[in-house]
Amino acid sequence: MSGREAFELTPKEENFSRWFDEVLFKAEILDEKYPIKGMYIWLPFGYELIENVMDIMERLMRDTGHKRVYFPGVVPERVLGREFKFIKGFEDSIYWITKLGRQNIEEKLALRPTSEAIMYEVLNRWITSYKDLPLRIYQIVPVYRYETKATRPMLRVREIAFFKEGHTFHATYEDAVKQVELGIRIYKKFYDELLVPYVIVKTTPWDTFPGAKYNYDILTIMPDGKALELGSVINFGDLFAKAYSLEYMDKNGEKKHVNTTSFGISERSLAALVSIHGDNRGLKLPPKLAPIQIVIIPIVSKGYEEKINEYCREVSDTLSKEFRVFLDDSEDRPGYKFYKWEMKGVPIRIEIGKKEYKERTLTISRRDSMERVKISADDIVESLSSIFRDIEDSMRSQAEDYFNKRTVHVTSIEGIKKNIGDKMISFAWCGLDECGHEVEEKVGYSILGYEENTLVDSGEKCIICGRKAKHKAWIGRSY
RNA sequence: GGGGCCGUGGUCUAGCUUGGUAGGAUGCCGGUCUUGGGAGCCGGAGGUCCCGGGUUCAAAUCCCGGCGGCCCCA
Repeated sequence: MSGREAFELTPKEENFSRWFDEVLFKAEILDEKYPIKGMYIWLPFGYELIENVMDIMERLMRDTGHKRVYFPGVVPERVLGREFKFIKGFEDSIYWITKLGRQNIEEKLALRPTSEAIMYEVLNRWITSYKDLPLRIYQIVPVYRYETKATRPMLRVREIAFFKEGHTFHATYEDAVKQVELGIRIYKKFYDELLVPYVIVKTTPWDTFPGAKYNYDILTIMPDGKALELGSVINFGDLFAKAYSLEYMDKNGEKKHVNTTSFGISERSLAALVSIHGDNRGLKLPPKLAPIQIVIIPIVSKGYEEKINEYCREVSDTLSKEFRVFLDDSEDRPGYKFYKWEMKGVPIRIEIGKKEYKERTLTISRRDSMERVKISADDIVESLSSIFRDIEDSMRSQAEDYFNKRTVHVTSIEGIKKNIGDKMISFAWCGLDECGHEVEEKVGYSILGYEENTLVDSGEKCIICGRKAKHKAWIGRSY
């Protein structure tokens, strides 16, 4: 790679998929050259970034009473298969271990595609009384799904390296319903902090998670016009509890089945953040998530080497108390460093040269707007805090604009056909299965889900049958 | 699911049609001069030509299979 090519990208608007691959590699998030299809190496910078993402999720989980656990990643076939619909839904995508050392084994072992089965198998020992409920646990672990379609880094992988999965257990169905609402609130806060715009939908009955009563999906739209599923919140009712004998004794001494829910988010969350905010210079990271929030670039000139370096260290020390700062005093030329740290999405760059030294000022360059301003070297923590707030606000409103441009509400099948592949499309739906199926047949794509009862009093009519519409349904090409 | 293209030092690539010493750029290391948007110059190191098999005196090159990557259509 030439010095120039190292920090150049295929234009995002010209070929999004190539842009995405290149930015992940050139910003040093992933090394894509692992010899197994659909699996990728996380580089130190990428790891720091995903850690910051996970920290947000962990904080939200802890604040709502979920405890972190670890369950093993391998599950015996008989355990995985206890719930029929569930195993049916996953059967084509499971990695099986069929040998141990040189010996074939009696019973195949699966690498977890998700952890419901593994957890439920032992939880009947943990849960015996209504006093044990509700129980809320989560873990962040890799899960394995043998994707048959073309794999894509971070977007469609065979090893989801950072699957953040919550699992909860409740006495009543009503409590499980409330938990699902809590799960949705957690996801909203999570994506709000990531500055990723979204819509939350309930999936159609014919597209519900295997073994679930119902589930909600969180969706966004990618720059190439395809919808991306960013997470699911699932209510299993007591279906799994029946398969796994999860029972508790209530106050009256009666045995009852536990109601369970689960919710999961993968590194797709980061893929969305990167895709929506990045530009042709590289990543553009929200200040809260950036592994490096401020990079300081000394611009030395003859006779001022020590003075400039000293000033840089002073600024770096002051700012390090409050922010994640990196002083790049490497041998590279300043221009080279500018491009390098822009690729990595560092929100603020501070340039310090002879002029700044003499005036006791700092030149601040913003990654989001590429604006450059000079500020006084006094009260820099306060000044930068306020710039960071401004960056976050501006990135948030850009994300909203982006989402509004990429989504459209239509009133006819023609309207769907005209926009499909380019936008995520909403339309009015009465809620009847046959009308839903008819839309899917006519446009050749699946309904992504619907916002429940949001059109009840709107006066809108179902796009197919013309009866009063209840729901705002969403459709589009998807990943 | 169907079709097409591709795999060569860390990276990008030439060579493949027509078999015969793997060439360049960039990066890396040492030196020098420098530093306000990708510097220059001098010297140096770095290769299972994706893997396996076949054809041949001889394979990066031709044939078969596998693995991996990309694109288009459903």
